[in-house]
Amino acid sequence: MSQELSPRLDPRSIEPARYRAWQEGGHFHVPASAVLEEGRDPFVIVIPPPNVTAALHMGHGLNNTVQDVLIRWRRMQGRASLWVPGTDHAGIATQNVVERQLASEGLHRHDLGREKFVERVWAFVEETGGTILEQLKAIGASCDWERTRFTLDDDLVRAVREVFVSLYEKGLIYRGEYIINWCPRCLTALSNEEAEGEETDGHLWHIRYPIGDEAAGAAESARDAGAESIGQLPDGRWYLTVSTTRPETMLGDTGVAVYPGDERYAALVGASAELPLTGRTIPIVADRHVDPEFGSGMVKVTPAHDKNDFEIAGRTGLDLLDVMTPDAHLSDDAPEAFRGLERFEAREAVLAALEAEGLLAGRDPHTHSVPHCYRCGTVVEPRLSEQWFVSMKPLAEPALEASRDGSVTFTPAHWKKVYEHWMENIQDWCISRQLWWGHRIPVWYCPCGETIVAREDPTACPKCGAAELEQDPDVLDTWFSSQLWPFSVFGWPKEGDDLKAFYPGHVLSTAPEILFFWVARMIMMGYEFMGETPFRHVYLHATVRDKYGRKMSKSLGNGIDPLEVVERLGADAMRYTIVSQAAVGTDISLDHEDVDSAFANGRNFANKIWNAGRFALMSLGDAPVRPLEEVAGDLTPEDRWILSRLAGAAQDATRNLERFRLHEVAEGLYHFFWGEICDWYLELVKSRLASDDATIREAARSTLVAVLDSALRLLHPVVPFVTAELWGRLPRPEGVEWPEDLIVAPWPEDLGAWRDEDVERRFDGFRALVVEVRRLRKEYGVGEGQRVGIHVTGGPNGFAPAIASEGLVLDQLARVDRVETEPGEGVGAHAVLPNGAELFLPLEGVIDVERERARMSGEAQKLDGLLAGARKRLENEKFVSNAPAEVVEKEREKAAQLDEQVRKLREKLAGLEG
RNA sequence: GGGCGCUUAGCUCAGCUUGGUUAGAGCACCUGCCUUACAAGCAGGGGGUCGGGGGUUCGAGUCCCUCAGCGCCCA
Repeated sequence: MSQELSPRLDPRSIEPARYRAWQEGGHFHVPASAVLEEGRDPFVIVIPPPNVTAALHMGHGLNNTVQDVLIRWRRMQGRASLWVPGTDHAGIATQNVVERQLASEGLHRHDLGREKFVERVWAFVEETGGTILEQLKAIGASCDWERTRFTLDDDLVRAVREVFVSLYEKGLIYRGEYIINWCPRCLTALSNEEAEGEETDGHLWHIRYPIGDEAAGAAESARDAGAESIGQLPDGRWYLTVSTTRPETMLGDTGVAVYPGDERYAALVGASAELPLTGRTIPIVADRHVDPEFGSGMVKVTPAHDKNDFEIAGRTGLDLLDVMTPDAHLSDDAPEAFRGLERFEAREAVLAALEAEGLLAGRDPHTHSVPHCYRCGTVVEPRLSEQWFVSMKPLAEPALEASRDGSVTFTPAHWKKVYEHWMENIQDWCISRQLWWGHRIPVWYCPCGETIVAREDPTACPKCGAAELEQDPDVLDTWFSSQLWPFSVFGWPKEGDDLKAFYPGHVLSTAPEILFFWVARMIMMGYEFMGETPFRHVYLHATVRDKYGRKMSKSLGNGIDPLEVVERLGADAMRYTIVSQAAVGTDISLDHEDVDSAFANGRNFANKIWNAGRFALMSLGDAPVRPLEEVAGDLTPEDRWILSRLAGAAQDATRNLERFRLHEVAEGLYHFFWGEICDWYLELVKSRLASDDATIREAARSTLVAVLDSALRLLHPVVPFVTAELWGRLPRPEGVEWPEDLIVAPWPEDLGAWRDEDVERRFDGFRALVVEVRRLRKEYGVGEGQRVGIHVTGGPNGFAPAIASEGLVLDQLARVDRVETEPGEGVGAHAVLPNGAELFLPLEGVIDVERERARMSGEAQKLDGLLAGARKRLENEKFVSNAPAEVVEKEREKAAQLDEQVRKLREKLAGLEG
């Protein structure tokens, strides 16, 4: 029990061993029987599966700490608290990593072929895939490691197939040719969410298209009617002007469109324009999509290279002409002069050619959002292509309703609006990817033309019997499998015990960036396949930034490696620091250039806990400790005070955990532990712990053990290691049931009986007195080696005698060796406490009367100001009649108290004058 | 273009949901202490017209409007 503890916490010497002990003790594992047979209330979190290739970064550190805090807290509450870990195969991201490896060997995936390439990715994943999960252990994550899942596990493959086929059968998955977002580097389609807009300074070019001679009259009258975008070229031909940010796409134009009600151009509809550089003639059509207010009110239409234009073509019958290759070069369908050019080279070439022909009307600077591939950053090219899609509208309905009716709630609350807005405007989801790494689309094509969509690989065509079926070459969007995670991890579609016990889950904690990618889709799938929401509450955590406010990122090199923090300062230090900063709805800033100081707060706190525990263990010794109940009659005011404060701290912590206000949990406990237990209670109890009087000593020992026991429990979810280490060494009161490890010790509830406002108020008076004495000593330079006597008079009934009886303690706290309850005589320092008690500190020969007068006068002035404010309020008839009675009453008490304080202070001041 | 958020101490931020305490914390700063749990500590202190303006109210950091600056999301 009393083995020597180091005066400085060394996290490395306790954390890894402690974690191992928890794991070996089976504390992380929750079998279905805990719920189904023992009837325990489940609490379930499924981890946002990190990419299998990922290394832990601070965002993971934060998110997984948040989840672990919740999981540990609920576990202590007795819930069957299950946290399911796992990783995501991360289609594009992983494929890219392996492709880069190949590139360094001078190879391309096509050199290996599909099968070999996929084998190579598997080998890579098997070799490195567990890394991030191992790293999670270092930060203390109490996941059920027996349930680790990977989105390409056999079970999960079955789930994906089931969902695909089922949605197909319901008519919610379809294949079609549409404009999709295409990454010309990854050579795959992307969903709208995967094409990330980035504000870019570019240009809006204005190009002139000659109008067909047959419409010269219409053009002239349009110009005369004020249409500035219509004009005449030097050779006499009329032209119209269109604008574009991507001039190279004009080679694929198949029309020009105007707004149907736009009178300026009505006469031109049905006429034709000559498409420069191509020798083609294109029609002028009317379509409601055109905004007559924007630019010239005429737009070029490039149906194969722009989503809106594609829709215009659908309504107006314009042709589709694809002039680009998959890797964004101009194709053979482009005019010969441009073939083979890369798209941005083509842009320059087109502009030069237009300029040469006198058809470039000019350009304006233009800032607009340019979509980039979320994996490789390449500018996304809208491309006409045949892909698989999910119809989202029907799926979105129940998921939208779930938010509206509160079945799913969000923290911070404003995300509810964001979520609903997206859901209300949801668009179909392109789910096919032209990749090799992922869930292969379960669709086969027969030479006879039959399409087979099946849960099991078919061996023959059900229509013609042919055996040479060809599977769709594409794989599914990674998020297609991630969206099933809340139930696929429990074995769905098999209806086993796990699914019964643990679905639906409770909390989903993740980064706001993937609200649409992942969270929204999980909710939709939950309703579609399980008939209910996958979790009740969505917690969207902060963004971790560096000290300049920039998001931490690999490319900026401003990240902090959580493992480095753990190594140097400990997991507790990291956890406390980030949780205490994780105020709802705000970001976290950490100095990546000085990790020690960034996490100093957490490190210092962990060390403080350690030392408080060390002191307690040394002082308590090995003798048996009696249960608190047995010494209840012997408790002193400070015992009752700290127990009352403990009850308050426990209540606050629980309430704040329930509301996901983790930073308030952390800070509240910090102040309770450091500011109240350490700064006051431990100081007060020191002498009693060494007392020869058994009654005094045992009351102190029992209280100290009880307070530390509960305080360590309360702190455990946030700083699990140091708390568990100390708790395991605390002497256990006889006859009280203590679990083997803090990780499963019951959460302190029902401490309300210890609440005692009167005790707290009286203690506050004592505390104020001590602080005042220290202040006066300091003010007059009375060194700590010098003891003083004080006079205390007035104040609440019994205050002065109570202070006098605390002689020993006052000596320790403020070097006071005499307390008189009679007014003092002579020269000294005066003060009036907020509770009205008067304090006199005789300082003959030390004090400067002038200075004391100035000090007291300043004090009185400050209080006067406050008193005036209170009086003004009370004299205000409207305040007295309108404000709630208790507010008025409080104000009266405040005024009376201030009045007394000021009055006494002025009396003293008058005494000094004499 | 549409939507959302932020602006409080030198710095980083709480507090605003539900209006009422002398507006808090950490860091930084100043002063004194190596007091046998902790110098990663202890004690004391200075520092804020709560972005500007207007409104509602007996009462506004908190609610409403508006302006300015900053940021994010969607198109």
